[in-house]
Amino acid sequence: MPKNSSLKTAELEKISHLDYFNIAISVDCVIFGYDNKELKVLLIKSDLEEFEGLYSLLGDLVRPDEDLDSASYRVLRERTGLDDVFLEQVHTFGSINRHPSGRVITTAYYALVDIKHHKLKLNHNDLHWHSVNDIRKLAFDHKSILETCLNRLREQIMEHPVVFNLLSEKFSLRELQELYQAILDTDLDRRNFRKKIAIKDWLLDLNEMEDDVPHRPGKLYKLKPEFRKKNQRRKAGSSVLAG
Amino acid sequence: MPKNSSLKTAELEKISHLDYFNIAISVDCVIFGYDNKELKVLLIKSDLEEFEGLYSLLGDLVRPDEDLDSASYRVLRERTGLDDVFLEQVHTFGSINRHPSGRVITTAYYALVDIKHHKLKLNHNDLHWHSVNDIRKLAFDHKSILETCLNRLREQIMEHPVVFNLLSEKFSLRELQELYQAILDTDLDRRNFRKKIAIKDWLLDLNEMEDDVPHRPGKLYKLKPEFRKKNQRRKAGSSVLAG
DNA sequence: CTAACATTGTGTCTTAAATACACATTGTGT
DNA sequence: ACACAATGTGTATTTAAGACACAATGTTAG
Repeated sequence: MPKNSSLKTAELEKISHLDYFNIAISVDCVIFGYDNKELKVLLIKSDLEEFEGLYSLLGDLVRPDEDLDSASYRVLRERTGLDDVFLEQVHTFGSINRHPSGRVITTAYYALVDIKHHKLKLNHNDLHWHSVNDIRKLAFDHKSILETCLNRLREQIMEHPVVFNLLSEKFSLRELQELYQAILDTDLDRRNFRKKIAIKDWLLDLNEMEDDVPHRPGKLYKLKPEFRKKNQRRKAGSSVLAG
Repeated sequence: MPKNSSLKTAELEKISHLDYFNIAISVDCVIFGYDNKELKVLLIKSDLEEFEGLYSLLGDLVRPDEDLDSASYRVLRERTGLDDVFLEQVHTFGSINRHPSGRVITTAYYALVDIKHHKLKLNHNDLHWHSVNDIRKLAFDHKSILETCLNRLREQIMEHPVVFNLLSEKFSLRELQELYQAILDTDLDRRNFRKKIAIKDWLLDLNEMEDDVPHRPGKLYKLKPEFRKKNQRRKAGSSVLAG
């Protein structure tokens, strides 16, 4: 089993000898986290010499006995130890030369994890969180995959209660706003933001206050339990254009 | 080369003997058309005995030397003779048992074609247009693929000028509204619909009138050339939540 | 203890978009 | 010339988006 998304050369040589139908299929996970008011993504040092010094997303080949969703879930579990995680398919990348050592088609997923709650013990083997904004170049076509997934995330956050997977259970409205700002890479007006969130009716007022801030503490909220769906699939776009 | 999306058994037997990485990958095209005020989809009789009498989408295995987009484009071209067609990737379906004779992962695309302009000469070999609303059961997981693609289409039509690929070049606002209604499966208010379309500023007034209707003719429009992009990719969701 | 600081919590006005809704006009067909 | 079927158009109401200011609360430093 390969150590990360890049196939070992030996494996690919084997692959490339096989006949017509032999195209390898992998999954790659864009694992987002949030820390220090920045959107992060979990990357690993590429072990391909072609990509010496570059980082890549976490991925692996899909096994013959697992479906795509399971494969991406497995990658996530193996890499982070996390089990109950938001994960959604985004796009499949199939350019002929996207992998230097052979034909590999990859299906990209994005995941949202609470970076603080699970200090991954896996900080050996060159696995690190990187600020999304600082990323310049990645191995393979992973920069483009990352951008595609980031766009998808941006599209979803106002329509669906997904970002809460990036926060700890209790949070203040300031923290939530800072998270939105980090994802969208813009500033938001505080009053308008609160109004908009209030309308969604996603939050439960815990009647508790922050106690760790050096200023007036804000109220704490949590996501209403009925919205706490990991692995959630988007609903059909129904009333796109109502009568 | 297989005649349609279902793999020939012989081919699959060969495949299943190959080792670890051997998963076949295919593309399936949901080819939408519009006729008689109904949204149609192009289907072919399944040639698998497991699916005796059922229809399936048009698909084929991806060749080692073509990327995914090219493969779906090729299927489209081979099946319809059409060349300049709107085509967009939607989702990849990878359940283990989705194909009865082996492991096949498929990437679904949806296409929009002008059903009238190109009377496909291919009406032999059980290739037919079916009303989307009448479809009950399809081979493989193709019903679910169809639904996913239909949902995607519904999501896109108000944001992006895509439906024009289903109409002939000149059309009246009534025709356009009927098309939207067919896709969304709802009735729309005529004045509000026209207002909404006017705001988009997608249309060019041709200063011509319908001449084939048994009532007062409407004005004819066409899509402004700058929006006539086939094979268009969705833009990034930018100002989801502006200051 | 109090003054400076940082952040919370809240509301109104303006503008834009969504929706509901009605009537005179134009061309066809009998 | 009349019935018919569809076109073309506008206003009033409600809802959402965006711009914007000030008093209240808790912390910290002097």
